[in-house]
Amino acid sequence: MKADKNLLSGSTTLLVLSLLSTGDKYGYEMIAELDARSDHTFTLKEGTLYPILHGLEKEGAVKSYTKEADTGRTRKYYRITRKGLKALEEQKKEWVEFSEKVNAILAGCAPALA
Amino acid sequence: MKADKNLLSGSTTLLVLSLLSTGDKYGYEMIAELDARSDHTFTLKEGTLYPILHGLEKEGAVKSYTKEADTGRTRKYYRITRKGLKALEEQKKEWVEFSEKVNAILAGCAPALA
DNA sequence: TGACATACCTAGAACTCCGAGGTATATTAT
DNA sequence: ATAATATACCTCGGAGTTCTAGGTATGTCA
Repeated sequence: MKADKNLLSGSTTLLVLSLLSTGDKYGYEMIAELDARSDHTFTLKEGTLYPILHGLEKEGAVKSYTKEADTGRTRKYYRITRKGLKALEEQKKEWVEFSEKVNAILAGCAPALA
Repeated sequence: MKADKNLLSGSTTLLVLSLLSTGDKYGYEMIAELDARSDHTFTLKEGTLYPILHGLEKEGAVKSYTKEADTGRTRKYYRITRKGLKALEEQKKEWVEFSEKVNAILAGCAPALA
């Protein structure tokens, strides 16, 4: 029912790669950052993000390593690889094309109802 | 694997309602029109469109009627209802918000790889 | 010591889309 | 005439994504 949920579909990987392109991050951090930077529009659930990260690692788009935080807590960081950067560029291009075409269709539709 | 396929997800209803806001259309026609107006980016399959139309009719967003074409062939036309127009406006707003936020995230990511 | 936040994970349900099939009629080519 | 193609509708089952709802473990704070 939530349209946002459906719209989100397909762009999550793009968003995750985009986040990682600015520096290594761990899962929990990505969720918080996406939520904050999107004004609570993209609130990924853990059950969504972790499988995605595992998938990205399996295809070699990211690599993980564990690191101890100042707090003593162990975190699993992800770093984007060259392959991941290339995938990011491709998906970015696809997104731009896609959104422009949706906007073109919408532009041709009738104005708001009375 | 096709990213376009995933991106399409969630916006199909929006696109269909948008098409119908410019006039009554039948299924086959919508597929052709979407394909043409998007430069073959949105090539809806029949197995996708027909269930969507049936769903929209069940929620009262569209109404169908059959009409004989000049060719003698019977077609099933769909007309958008007031409820459908309202849904269109809402989904349009959601789409604009969503795409702006994706662009904002992308704008904050690293530039293209060397 | 108990509650909460952090931090990771998975299995199963729900939803969307497509592939692949089916039916039927009109047009076009042979 | 008849075979092939295009039009036009439909449905079922599989594949892919995301969420729900759980689980585990540790650090912090009251």
